[in-house]
Amino acid sequence: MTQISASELEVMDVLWARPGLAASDVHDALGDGRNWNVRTVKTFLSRLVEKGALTTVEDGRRYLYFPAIREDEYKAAAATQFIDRVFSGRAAPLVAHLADSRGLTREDIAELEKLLGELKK
Amino acid sequence: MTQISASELEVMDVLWARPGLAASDVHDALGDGRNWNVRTVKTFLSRLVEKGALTTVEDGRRYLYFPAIREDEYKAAAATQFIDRVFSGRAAPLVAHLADSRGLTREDIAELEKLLGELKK
DNA sequence: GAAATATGACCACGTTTGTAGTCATACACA
DNA sequence: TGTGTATGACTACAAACGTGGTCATATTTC
Repeated sequence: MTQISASELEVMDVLWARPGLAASDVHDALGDGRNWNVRTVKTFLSRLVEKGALTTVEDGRRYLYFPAIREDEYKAAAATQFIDRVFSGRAAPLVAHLADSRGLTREDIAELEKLLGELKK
Repeated sequence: MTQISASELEVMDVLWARPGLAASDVHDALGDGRNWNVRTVKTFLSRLVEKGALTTVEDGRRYLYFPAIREDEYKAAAATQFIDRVFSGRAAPLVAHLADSRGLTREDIAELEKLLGELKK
């Protein structure tokens, strides 16, 4: 699994949410905050195609872009990799750090509790 | 906060565990698996000093290296940043993914439950 | 039909990262 | 006392990344 950079991941997020956009649409969708030039976005798109993370379908003289990898699979792998790298593979310390540094919201905590309840089965 | 790369982080881990090692000691401590040349390790050490993550104390004609940033602070920040990047800042989906993909151990789950109990206060 | 515009293909360029090599020197041992 | 060895300083260099420019062409618009 080739590495997807942080910037490229933002592009993936757009296409996971709305597959089949053209480059300029992706650019528009990113719009706010991310003030990338269209060409910059196109570079990311091309690199993602090279990396096998996107596929294209021709649409006249342009391409439509589709994710070639699944969002949940990618993110699960990224999470595992991150935890291995930073927390020696232990998830609990990560959550502890989050609780500490950023303060999980009351909803987060409720959600996690529900999750743990299900996991215990 | 300058970025610390994955390789550099491995070096930091050694020095967080045993501050005040010289370059060759760090090299030895990494030994297993990580088959880096001593000079490679020295490069990482120098870069970490440049980045402000380590400080040095002269010891004869060599340096001893000490962490200049705290492990828990760094890791908490890294966790927050990762979650922002990959999970739009929401911790719960991350844990869900972990549960799914890697399977939290029974101990992980117990630990997390205890943690959540404390957080609810 | 001419001019502005959009698009893909290809190129550029500085920075960071992984991975060391070279050089001068200082110490250690024979 | 000469020779290998450890060490820091500096240098190298390719791949990845962030950021966008150039060029040729197709399409839209006046």
